[in-house]
Amino acid sequence: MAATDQAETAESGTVEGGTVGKALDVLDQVAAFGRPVRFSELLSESPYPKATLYRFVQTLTGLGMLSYDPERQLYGLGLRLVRLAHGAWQQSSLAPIARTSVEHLAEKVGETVHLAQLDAAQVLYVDKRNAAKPNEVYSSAGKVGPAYCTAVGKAMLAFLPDAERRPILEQQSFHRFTPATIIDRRGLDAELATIRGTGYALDRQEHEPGNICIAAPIQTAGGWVLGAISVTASIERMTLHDLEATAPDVVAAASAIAQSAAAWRFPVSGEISETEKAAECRV
Amino acid sequence: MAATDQAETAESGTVEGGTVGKALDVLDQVAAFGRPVRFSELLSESPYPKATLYRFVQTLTGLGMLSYDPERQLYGLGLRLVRLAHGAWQQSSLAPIARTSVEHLAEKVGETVHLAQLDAAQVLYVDKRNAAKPNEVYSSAGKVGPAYCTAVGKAMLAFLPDAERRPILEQQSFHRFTPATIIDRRGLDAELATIRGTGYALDRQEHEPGNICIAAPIQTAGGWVLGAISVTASIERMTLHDLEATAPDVVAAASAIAQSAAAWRFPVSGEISETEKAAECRV
DNA sequence: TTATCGAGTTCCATTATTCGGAACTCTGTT
DNA sequence: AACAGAGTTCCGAATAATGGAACTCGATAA
Repeated sequence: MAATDQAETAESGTVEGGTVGKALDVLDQVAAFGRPVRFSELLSESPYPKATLYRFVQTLTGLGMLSYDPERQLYGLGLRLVRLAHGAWQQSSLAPIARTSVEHLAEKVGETVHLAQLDAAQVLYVDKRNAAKPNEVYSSAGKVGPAYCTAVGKAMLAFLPDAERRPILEQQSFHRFTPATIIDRRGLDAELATIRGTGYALDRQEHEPGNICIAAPIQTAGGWVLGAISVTASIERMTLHDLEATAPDVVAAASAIAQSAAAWRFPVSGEISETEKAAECRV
Repeated sequence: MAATDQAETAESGTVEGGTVGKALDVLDQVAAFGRPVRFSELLSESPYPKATLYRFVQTLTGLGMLSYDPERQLYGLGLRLVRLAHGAWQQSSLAPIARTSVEHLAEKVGETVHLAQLDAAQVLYVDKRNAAKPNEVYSSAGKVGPAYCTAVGKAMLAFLPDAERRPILEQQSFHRFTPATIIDRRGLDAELATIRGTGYALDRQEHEPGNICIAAPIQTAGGWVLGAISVTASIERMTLHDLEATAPDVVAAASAIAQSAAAWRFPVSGEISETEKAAECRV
C-alpha cells in the first residue's frame, strides 16, 4: 500500500547538517503519517528534543509549509506545497512534455498508462491516464513506489549507468510484496540484464497481486535516463502475453517522449535569444 | 497571465528571520521565473550576496527541492516538491473530500468547475473538472489567482470574518486585468456586501476577457470559510443570466462539500473523545 | 599568445541563529 | 487538592549561517 511504500526508503534521513534539511525532515515526517498529526505524535518519532521540534513546527506553520488546525491541534502538510509543486511539475517533470504521448498510448492500448521518474531511489509517478475513466490524475501524480519491483522502476534501473545504479540499488529495501517479488540483488541484476536485452521491463504481479505492467525507459540520445512510461493491466482482463504484444507501442511512446524532451531542452539555455528576451523584459 | 498573477502578491517576502524562511524565499523566486534559471539570473533579483545565495541553491539542490541540469547550468523546482504536494493535496485540501460534488456539478451544468481555497491572500485552485474534456487536472491544481477579481476569491472574501478579511484585502494589488475589474476598495466592499446578500459571487469578465464565473463559498456550520466552488463559462456559449440560473446548483454543491468536510473532520484522530466534541460545536 | 571579463565556486573569521534542558502553564484526571 | 501529560516559553551555550574576498575556469578581446 501507499503507506508501506513510503516508509520503505523514507528513513534515508538527510545527511545534511543544515537547518533547512532538518526542517524538511520534519515535513517528510508529517507526510509519512499520511494524515494530520498531533505534536506529541511527531515528537515520539522525532530525533529532536521537544523544544527544538516545537520551534520547527512553528516555523513551518508560519511559512505555510504546514497547516494547523487549532481546534483539534493537528498539523498537516500546507497548501504552499501545492503551489510550489505546480511549478515543479511543470518545470522539472516530463509530464507536460509527455502528455500527448501518454494520451496516445492510453487510447491505443485501452489500459492505464503511467509516467514515472526517479527521485531519490524511488519511483515517482508524475502522470497517469486511464482510457476508461479519464480522471483521478492528481490522485496519482506525486505518489511514490519501489524501484525494484515495478515495471517503470526496473526499466529505469536497467538503463542507468553503473555508477548511478549501484547506490540506488543499495537503498532498496527488497520487501516481498507478493510471491513474485524479486527480493535479492542477484535476481534483480539478472532481470535488469534481460531488460537491457529486450528494451522493456515487465512487472509480473511483483508489486500488487493481480496487476501486471510493461514499461519502457525514456532516454535521451546520449543514453541518459529521463523516466519511464508503462501500461498497467489486470490479469482478469489480460494475459502477460497480451500485454507483451503492446511492447512496440510502449517503446514507441517512450522514444516519442524522448524526442519531445530533446526538442524542448534545446532552446532553453541557448543564450536567451531575441524571442525570449522580448518575453522577459517586462515583468 | 499566470506569471502576472503570481508576481502580484508573491513579493510579500517572508517576514521571518529564520534560515528556513530564506531558503523558501529562494524556492519561490525560482517558481516565479516559471522556467529553469541560471544562477546569475537568480542572483540579479536576489537580496542575498553571491556566496549566500550560492549556498542556498546548493543546499536546496542537495535536498531535492531544486533540480539542477549541469549540462545547461539551470536550476528548476525539484521533484521532491511533487512528492510532498501529493500529501498536502490529500491532507489539507478539500479536493479529495469534494471530488464527488465537483464531478456532480460539472456533469449537471456541463461546464468547467473549479475548487479553490485561500492561501496567503491568493486564490489557490486545488481541483478542476471539465465536463467536455475531463483531463488536465493537474494543469490546474496548484495554480494561483487574484482574490479580488475571481468569483471564487470574492465568494471567500465575502464570508470571511472582518478581522481576517481586512489584512487580506490590504495585500491585494488591484491590477486592472479587464475593463470590468474592480480596482478600488470601496467598489469591492460593495460587491462583497451584495455577495453576502445573494449567497454567491459572479465574475463578469473581471479577470479574463470572455470568461464569466459563478461561485459559492464552502462554509462549516460555524461559518468558517473552507473554500469555494465555481462554474466557469465562455460568453460565447452562455450569458451571465444563463450562468446565474445555475446558482442553486452551485450553492447546493458547496453545502454538500461542507457537510462532507464536517463528517470527515470528526474521526480524524483516534484518541479524541467526548472532551473535544464540545469544543467542535462551538466553532 | 596574453590580457580581460564574467560566471561560478571556495575559504574562513565574524556574527547571528539555532539548540535544548529546564521551568512554566493549561486542561483534564485521580 | 494533588497529579499527569501536552503544549509552550526562556535563555546561556553551541552551532550554523554570513558575506567579503580571493580563486578557477572558459570565452572573448587585444
